[in-house]
Amino acid sequence: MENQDVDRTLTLLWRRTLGTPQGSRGPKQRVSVDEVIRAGIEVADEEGLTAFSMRKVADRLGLKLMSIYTYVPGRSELVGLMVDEVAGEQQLPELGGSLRERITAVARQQWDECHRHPWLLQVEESRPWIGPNISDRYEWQLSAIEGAGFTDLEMDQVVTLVVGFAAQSARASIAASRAVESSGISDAQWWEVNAPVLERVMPGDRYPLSGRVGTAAGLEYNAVGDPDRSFRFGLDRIIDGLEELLDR
Amino acid sequence: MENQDVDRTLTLLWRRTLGTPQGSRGPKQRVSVDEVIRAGIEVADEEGLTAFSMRKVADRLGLKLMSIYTYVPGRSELVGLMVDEVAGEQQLPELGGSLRERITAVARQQWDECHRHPWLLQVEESRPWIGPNISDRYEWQLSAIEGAGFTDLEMDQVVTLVVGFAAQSARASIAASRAVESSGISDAQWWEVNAPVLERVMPGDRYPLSGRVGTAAGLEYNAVGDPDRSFRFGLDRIIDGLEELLDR
DNA sequence: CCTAACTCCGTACGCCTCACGGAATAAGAC
DNA sequence: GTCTTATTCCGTGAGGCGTACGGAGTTAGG
Repeated sequence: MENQDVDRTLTLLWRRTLGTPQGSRGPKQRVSVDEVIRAGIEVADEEGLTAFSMRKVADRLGLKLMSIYTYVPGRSELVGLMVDEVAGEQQLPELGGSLRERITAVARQQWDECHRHPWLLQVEESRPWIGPNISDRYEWQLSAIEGAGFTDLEMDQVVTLVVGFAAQSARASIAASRAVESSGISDAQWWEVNAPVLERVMPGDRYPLSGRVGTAAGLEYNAVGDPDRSFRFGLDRIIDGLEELLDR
Repeated sequence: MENQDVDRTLTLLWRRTLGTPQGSRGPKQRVSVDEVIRAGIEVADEEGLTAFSMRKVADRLGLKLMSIYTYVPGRSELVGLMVDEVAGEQQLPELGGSLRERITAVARQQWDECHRHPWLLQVEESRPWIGPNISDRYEWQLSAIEGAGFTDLEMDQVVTLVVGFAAQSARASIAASRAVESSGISDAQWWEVNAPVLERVMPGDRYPLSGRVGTAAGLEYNAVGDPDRSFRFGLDRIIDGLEELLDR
């Protein structure tokens, strides 16, 4: 039962190399798997993964709900296909220059992709689907640090570290923009609502460091934080740390 | 309307210092806000945040669904209260020793909390609720690096970096354990299903680095990865990088 | 030409949040 | 002591969701 779905999804993921095995008997399909995946990506781009639904995908394609299930086994499998699809939509940059530049390129690629499709960060699958574009990208990520002097084991850990950091930073960045644009409340307005209660409730001497650091951050950039700057700061520290590991 | 909910939730968050302002007129409440929050945490601990529902919280308390809404404004506000509650359930460790040890303590605290309540990583609020326990912890996190030589601006960035990294690592760790225990499929079984398709589809020479690194990892720990080890590896690199920043 | 496979889809079940309004309850007002 | 009014608890229903099941129409192979 479930095993069958796994096989089916894998052959869908690798449909470019395997070919599309459509039974020739009945009526022709009105759309294609690619169109279903594309429509899914559009819905998710516009409304996020929680508002993403099979019904909306069907509507966008001019089909009725249950027809979608003749293309993909179910919702979570469709999301898996969407993830691999967007991993392949931008060509992987040429890698060159110093180790620092190459690692930065890997992190930046992940950061950009998350910003292009914020719903990627909402996907939680216990086990990732291994598709062609994901595989290509992992190979590319490894090639960025190949020959730098890491052991094979370290290479995987380095990629995990860099890519995970980029994703985490993107998460903060996206949350920050969504806070402003989706709720329609600016940082200033938000503080106006919270401040009265918080001032009454936080004793003046209980949070000295938070107060000091908070006002410093507030002065520098008129917001609670600057995600892009935090990203560059953290990435530079991580690369410094990696270079030191190689020096030993 | 919405502004009212914000005020109400803030007074609920700070109920220990503000007191519980319960109108004295009608019938007494059968349970308390604390019990509602506790019940919510239990449900989320057992089933995760996607399966978490107001109905289950009500059932657990012997109330009917709609009664919960007399205690908290809605689902997302209840989750906000739960987040602050679990942030306060373990005492913050004393900070001492070297900078490395203090930063490690901060990261480890976050890592532990995420493992105790994996649903924390599923919470996505554009704007965080500022409750007492969250505030205390931020102050504690800052105190771990106070006096080390960072600027005020850097202090916030360092905490963001370390805490974010711990959360990201915990995410990987939890996903790994959930992969095994929830689906009931071991890593080996999973490969048995995937391998036949993947071998047929991945040309032998296309993924040389992935193959080399993958088998190295597979030999070292009989799994696709070792989250705890990746956590320690990454944290050490980050701290190395931070120390180098201070040396300059 | 018949049959078997295939696509599309209507219906239904069991979930979910939350708005609304009604009944029961208990404290304050008089 | 009675009345009013705030408050709690809850039933109902609207509007979402994923997907199991089965039926109708369509097409190619035998």
